[in-house]
Amino acid sequence: MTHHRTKLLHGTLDALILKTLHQGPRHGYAIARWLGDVTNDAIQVEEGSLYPALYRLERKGLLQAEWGRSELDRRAKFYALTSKGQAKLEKEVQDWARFAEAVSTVLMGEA
Amino acid sequence: MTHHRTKLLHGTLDALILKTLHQGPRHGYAIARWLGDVTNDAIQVEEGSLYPALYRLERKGLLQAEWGRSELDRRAKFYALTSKGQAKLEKEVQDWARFAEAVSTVLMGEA
DNA sequence: CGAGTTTACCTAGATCGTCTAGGTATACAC
DNA sequence: GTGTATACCTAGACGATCTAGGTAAACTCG
Repeated sequence: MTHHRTKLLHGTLDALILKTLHQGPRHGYAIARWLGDVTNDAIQVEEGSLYPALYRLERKGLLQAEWGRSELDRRAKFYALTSKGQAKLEKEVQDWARFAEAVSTVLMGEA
Repeated sequence: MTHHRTKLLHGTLDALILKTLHQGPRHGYAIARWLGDVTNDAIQVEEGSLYPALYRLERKGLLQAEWGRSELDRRAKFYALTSKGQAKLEKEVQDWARFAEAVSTVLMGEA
C-alpha cells in the first residue's frame, strides 16, 4: 500500500530521531508518527528500522530511555536526548548540510 | 588519511553517477574525480563503490559501456547514459529533491 | 460482551549498497 | 629502471534498513 519510496533514509535516520527528541522526550511510536506528519510522509520510518535505531542510540549513550504511559494510557518507552546526544545532533546536522548541498549542486546543476 | 565522512552516500550514488554522465560519456575514474572536484570533496566515491555501481547501472540498461583510451592514453571504459538512464535520472532527481527538502525541514527547524 | 482496530513495542533474518583491502597493468617522470 | 599516477577489478566485511512475523493492552461499536 504505502510506498517505501526511499533507500535515501540510510544514514539520516539517527539525525532525524535525535532532532525529534530535541523538542523533548517522546516514545518511539510517536517519533515515527511525528516524522511522517511534518514531512507529509516524505519520510516514513518502518518500525523494524525505528526500534533497532533507538537501541543503537541508547547503547551509544545518545539517548536515555524510561518506561511510562502514553497519552492514551498505554505502556510506552520514552526517550530523551542526553548531552552527548545533543552534541551528536549538532555534528550530524552539519554533516547533512554539507552533504546535501554537495548533492544538490551536482543534481540540480544545469550541466 | 582522507575521511570517509559519510554513510550518507547510500542511495544517492546512482543518481550522482547518472547526472555526471548527463554531461557526456566519461570513464569511471573520471566520474569519481569529477564528483570530488565539484563538491570540494564533500562527496568522495571509493573505487570499491564506484565500479560495482557502474556494473549495476549497466546491467539495468541505464548505462552503456565501451572501451577506449583516456586523455592520458591509458585503456579506459567509457560509460554513456542511455535513454532509460536519462529517465531514471529524472526520477531520482525528483526523489532526492523531495527527500532532501523533508530532511532539511526537520533538521533545520528551530524546534 | 466480544470482535475488530489502534496503539505500542519487539525481533530474526534478508537484503542491498558501500567500503576495505587487496590485486593487475600501463604510462610517464626522473 | 624505480616510483608514482592512472585506470580498472573483486571478494568479503560491514552496517543500516526493511520484511514479516509476533505480543499485549485499550478503545470502539454493534
